[in-house]
Amino acid sequence: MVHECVDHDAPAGHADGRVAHGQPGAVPTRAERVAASAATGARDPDVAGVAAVVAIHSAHGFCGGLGLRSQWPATVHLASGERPSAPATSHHRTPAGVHAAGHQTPDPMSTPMIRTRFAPSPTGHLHIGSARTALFNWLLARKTGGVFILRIEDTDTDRNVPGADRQIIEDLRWLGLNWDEGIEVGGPHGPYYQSQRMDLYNAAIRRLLEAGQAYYAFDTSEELDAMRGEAEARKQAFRYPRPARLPDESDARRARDEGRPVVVRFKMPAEDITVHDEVMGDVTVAATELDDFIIRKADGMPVYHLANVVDDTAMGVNLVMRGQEFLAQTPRHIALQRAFGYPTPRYVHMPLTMDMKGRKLSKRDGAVEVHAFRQAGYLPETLLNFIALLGWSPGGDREKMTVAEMLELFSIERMNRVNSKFDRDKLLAFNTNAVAEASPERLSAGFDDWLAVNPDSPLSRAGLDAATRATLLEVNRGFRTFADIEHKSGFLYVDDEGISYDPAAVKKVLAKNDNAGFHMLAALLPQLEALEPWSTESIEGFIKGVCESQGVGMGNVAQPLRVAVSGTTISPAIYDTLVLLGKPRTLNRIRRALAINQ
RNA sequence: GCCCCCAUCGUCUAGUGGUCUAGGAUAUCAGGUUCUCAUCCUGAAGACACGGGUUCGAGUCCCGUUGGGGGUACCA
Repeated sequence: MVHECVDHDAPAGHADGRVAHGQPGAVPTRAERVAASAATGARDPDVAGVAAVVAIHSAHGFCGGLGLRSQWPATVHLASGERPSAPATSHHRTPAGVHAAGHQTPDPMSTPMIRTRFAPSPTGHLHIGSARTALFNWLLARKTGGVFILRIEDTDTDRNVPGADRQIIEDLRWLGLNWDEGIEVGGPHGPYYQSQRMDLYNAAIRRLLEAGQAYYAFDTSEELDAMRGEAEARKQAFRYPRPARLPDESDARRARDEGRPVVVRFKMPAEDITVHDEVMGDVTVAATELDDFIIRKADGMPVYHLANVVDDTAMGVNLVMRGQEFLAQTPRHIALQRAFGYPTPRYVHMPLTMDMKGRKLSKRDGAVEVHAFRQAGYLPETLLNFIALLGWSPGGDREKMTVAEMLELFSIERMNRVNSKFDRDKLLAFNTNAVAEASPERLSAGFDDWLAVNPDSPLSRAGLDAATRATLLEVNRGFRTFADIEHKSGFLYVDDEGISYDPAAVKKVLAKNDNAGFHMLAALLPQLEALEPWSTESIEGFIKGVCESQGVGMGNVAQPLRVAVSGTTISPAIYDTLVLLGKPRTLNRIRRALAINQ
């Protein structure tokens, strides 16, 4: 019985033909822990309730992320001969692949379709750590034929940033993550902004109040701070002192009249609570560690814990995968669920992503938003591949994966418990590699996108035609990010007068050895003026001829030209550079360079 | 302070008691290719935090220490 539940609940690790963790003798340590917790969790009498809720749902259209359909594992082959459910067409199909390990006939009611969600608060662009959370939830939903929901948790009116929801949508779409229910696409459990679901929270809070499981409180922040200070002075953990007589409605009215803040606190039951986490195992928090936390703020908004629990249940979310920062909060959620008579979802808390100093990934350390990586010229699929490896690994030497492969390989049991550090160097290497292997079409689309999100780049301002964009991609082969193209070729698209000469480059390439570089330029100028036609071949022939006749190396000719034309020692191959620049501008820039020696 | 979680090269990780004198990637270093930058190729160096157990045998299981992280909000 227990194994049965466990196996059905496991969303992954089957489709790829691996040994299921329910099998005696082959049960790995991690799986044992996971199995034990899942089994205990399944005892919840209300699990069937979730199934009932879920069963009502009908499929919803996909919102069509960036070319995602083409990324589906159409050719994925699995050891078991199973195919992963094709998410694009069969949301509510029973995830047959999940039962492939072949135990007893599963009870459909005990294996609800997985419903996951990503619930960011709208404070700006999508954070890279949030993107990983979204990715894992998405992967799990997609690979099991489940549903992925996008909900906005905007209950903190102070922190909400107008337009942030649009930015988050844009970032998720760019990554290629789509959602079945949620903001913009709608769904049966909307609205998907918490600020528009106040009735639900108020009703829930009222229920608790009426049942004597919550009560009003009127402390000011100053009073609370003072109490905490006292507790600290006594070296005790602060716990909110529950009054002997719980304030009622009339007390609340009076407090309001007196201008005191009125909040509602949850009456935390005096019992230890165990979270059955599928990554961390069982985590028990003692009753003495939990106090009566606020569920409704003085401004009338629900606090995260309340809204989150109410919505997850209302939306049929049965698997909560989120950062480990929430693990210690989960007992509060479970207590709330019990008070409401809600089922407890499966919990998966994943390790956090830190910066290279081991601190929380913050802006200080460089780009931390998905959008910033987009502007920096990274490929979304590479970013996805990279962040998937933070806290998860497919095993073995495997690192490079397409989205389709991630879908095939992803599983909760391969999730780590250690926080990881975000290594930008490695990301860069990943992108370099991906760029080198990408098709011209992929690079072309990626470059176009980069130009669109970098409107101030000289490359964008130049309004390049498709042929030139393709040429730029070609002559810059070996670039690591699209921004490299600007770095290396941007000078082609600024005015001749806009070229400033890097003193170090001038010194090293033009002035050194008694102005050898300048002399070379002076000698080259009339010959280039006479050169016809102005093509890669003719320029190559000309420069090679000069090298030969003067008995000098390529560098002696190419470098002075490069500095003259770009102001730096960085540019595409010299023939390509001069052709792209064109004859008049090349000559003009050489004259300008010569002029700085006067 | 208190509670919880975690621990393999600098970093991401493989590792499921013997096949581990610990594998891959990235970073680093040394060579090489190249008209610059970047790419690319070859090689080197680099880790089981420490101390106890259990076991014929421990990177792997247990306990402790140390270190790191998270929580302790009218943030999420």
